[in-house]
Amino acid sequence: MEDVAAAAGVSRSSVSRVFLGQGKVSDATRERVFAVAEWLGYVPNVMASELASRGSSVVGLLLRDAANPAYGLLFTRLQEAAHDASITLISMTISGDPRGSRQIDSLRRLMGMRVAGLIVATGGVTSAQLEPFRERIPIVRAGRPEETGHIHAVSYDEHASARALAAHVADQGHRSVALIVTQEHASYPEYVRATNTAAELAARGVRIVPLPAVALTDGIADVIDLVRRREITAVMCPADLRALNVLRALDVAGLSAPGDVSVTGCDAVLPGIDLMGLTSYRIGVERLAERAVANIAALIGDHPPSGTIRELVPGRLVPGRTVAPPPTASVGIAPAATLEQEL
Amino acid sequence: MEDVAAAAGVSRSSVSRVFLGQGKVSDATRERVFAVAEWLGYVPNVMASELASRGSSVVGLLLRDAANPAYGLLFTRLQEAAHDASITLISMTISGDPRGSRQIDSLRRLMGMRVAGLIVATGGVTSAQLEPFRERIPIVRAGRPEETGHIHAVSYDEHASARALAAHVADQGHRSVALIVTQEHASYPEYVRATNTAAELAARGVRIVPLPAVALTDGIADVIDLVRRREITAVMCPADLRALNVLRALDVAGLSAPGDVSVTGCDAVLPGIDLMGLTSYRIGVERLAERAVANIAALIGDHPPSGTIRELVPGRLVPGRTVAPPPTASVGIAPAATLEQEL
DNA sequence: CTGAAAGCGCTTACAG
DNA sequence: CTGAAAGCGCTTACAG
Repeated sequence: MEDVAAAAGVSRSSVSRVFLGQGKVSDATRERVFAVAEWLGYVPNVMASELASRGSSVVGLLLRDAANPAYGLLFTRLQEAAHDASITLISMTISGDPRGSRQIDSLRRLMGMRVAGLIVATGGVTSAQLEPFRERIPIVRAGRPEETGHIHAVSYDEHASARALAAHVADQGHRSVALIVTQEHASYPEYVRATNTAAELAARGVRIVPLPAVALTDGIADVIDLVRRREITAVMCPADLRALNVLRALDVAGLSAPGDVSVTGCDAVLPGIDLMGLTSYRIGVERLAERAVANIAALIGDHPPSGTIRELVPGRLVPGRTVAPPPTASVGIAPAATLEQEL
Repeated sequence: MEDVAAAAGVSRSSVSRVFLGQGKVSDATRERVFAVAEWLGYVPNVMASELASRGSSVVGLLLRDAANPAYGLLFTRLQEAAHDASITLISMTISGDPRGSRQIDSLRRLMGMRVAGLIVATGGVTSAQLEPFRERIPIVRAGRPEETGHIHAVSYDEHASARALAAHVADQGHRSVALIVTQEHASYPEYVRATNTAAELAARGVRIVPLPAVALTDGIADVIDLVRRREITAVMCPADLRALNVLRALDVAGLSAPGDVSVTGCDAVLPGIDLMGLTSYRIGVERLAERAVANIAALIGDHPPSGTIRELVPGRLVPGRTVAPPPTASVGIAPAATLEQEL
């Protein structure tokens, strides 16, 4: 900066003003400074700038495993929205250790970088863990449904998705349904989805066989058993990746969807999911990203909104080819139209 | 920091030393400082620290659209490797505008943050564009095959993948193959893959029908035509997402793989790709991430290696159910075994 | 519109 | 082992 000032024949103050885009500079000065800076390849040091101005336009992002397509897409959209809002996002991904040390570790590093705000897009951190940081900087959760507490949150409308899928399945005439229930500690959003689905099914008089799950393959063997014993005619999963594993297992077992059993997933974010014809519910990733950024922008802005933000973003049912009326007794276990033949 | 020093009854210098883990402090002081810091919730300001020490342990990452599963996975693995190496990654994603302003824009912002090094995981930036930055900080490209120039690069072994897939197809007896050729400016890695595949096929005496493509659906209509006219018995795509679109189109057209035409993709990163049975080649994402981080760590370290780094990471063929010998004339266009029935 | 000076929160020789 | 002091690259009142 010193060099630029010297070469342009002005003071460092002026160079600073030029780069900050503050009005108080003559056009002549501005042009000269820009020209010289360009020539010298000068790029202002953001760190020093923020240190001096006690301001920061960078927002920290805590993300859950971007390898999961739903989070990968969310990440991309968040970046785009942030870019449009002139906010720089610094992100840290959590994988492996789903909770505990690494989450808090990352949180501390982000705090050390003196980010202006935080977007937390991982269910692994509880709101209680976030509390101590909330006093220092604004935090917006993205994707984890929060019903209570004071942490701002924008999340998918898990009630709507549960209702749509449950209604779809019930309307087809299913009366006994297996439900993969992801355990709360494994994935909170999935847990909420499953719970809501159970409630919606129950409200429609459908019998439920809950299958607790942590790993992606948990409960699958039970599904196969239940289908063979004709105890269920449908299985609902709180995530597409789980539904895919069900389809895989059915295939191996010589069974098919929806011939032998109807199958639903949730999120519909995976590219090619349509090829597989999985009946699912497309969550509103794009809108979630947009709202998360808009809210954090407002919170770190000059006139932060008061009160706790709590927004729900809608999605839409994606009817596929894996849900159909239950097989009739006369048709038996191997009906004419199977998923494979329809493909 | 001032507060911590006061509360601990020491100077700021000592507090600094404690947090830097420098040996020159008594155990008593160290413990006292840590205790007080914990109590006051003090987290050192990374910006100020780096400014004062003229050092930085943060590495910039330029990523291409994490919504693409291959990049999403790469991103996650890079973060993990960086975490293990005590390096903080600041990432910026490029999507939409594949080249030009936004890429350079992001590059400048990263430079403004005075990152110690750069990992560039997008093909949209040419090495020539990177040159001016190379003088200032170490840069490692990840995933874009570089044959010349002075930019460090670790990339997928596109020769190996092309050879494996081409050999697989040729060995099955195919003698006329359509090849989706992504244009250089749309995706350089795909372009290289396609080109290499063409060479490998040619070397095996296979006739090639090249189909230039930019958008994900380009060339697909031609494939359908060629299949109907019996001019090809296989189609090879430089990316799984393209192959999925081919499968989709075949389905719509009432054709099937490998009954009517064999299909191959490349990358095999998509979850559920096995369910679709797509024959592909799994690229070594994990290893690439590991090497990229290891190299940047070495380059920003005390004893940077000399010479231009150029590493290739291997992958492996993933045989699926979409490649089989060409349909025989006697069986005609609708042979007995179709993908769907095998599923 | 412009410059001199103090200060942002740290680190690091330099003396003890 | 410890502290006083200068300095990292900027910004920002405060005077002109």
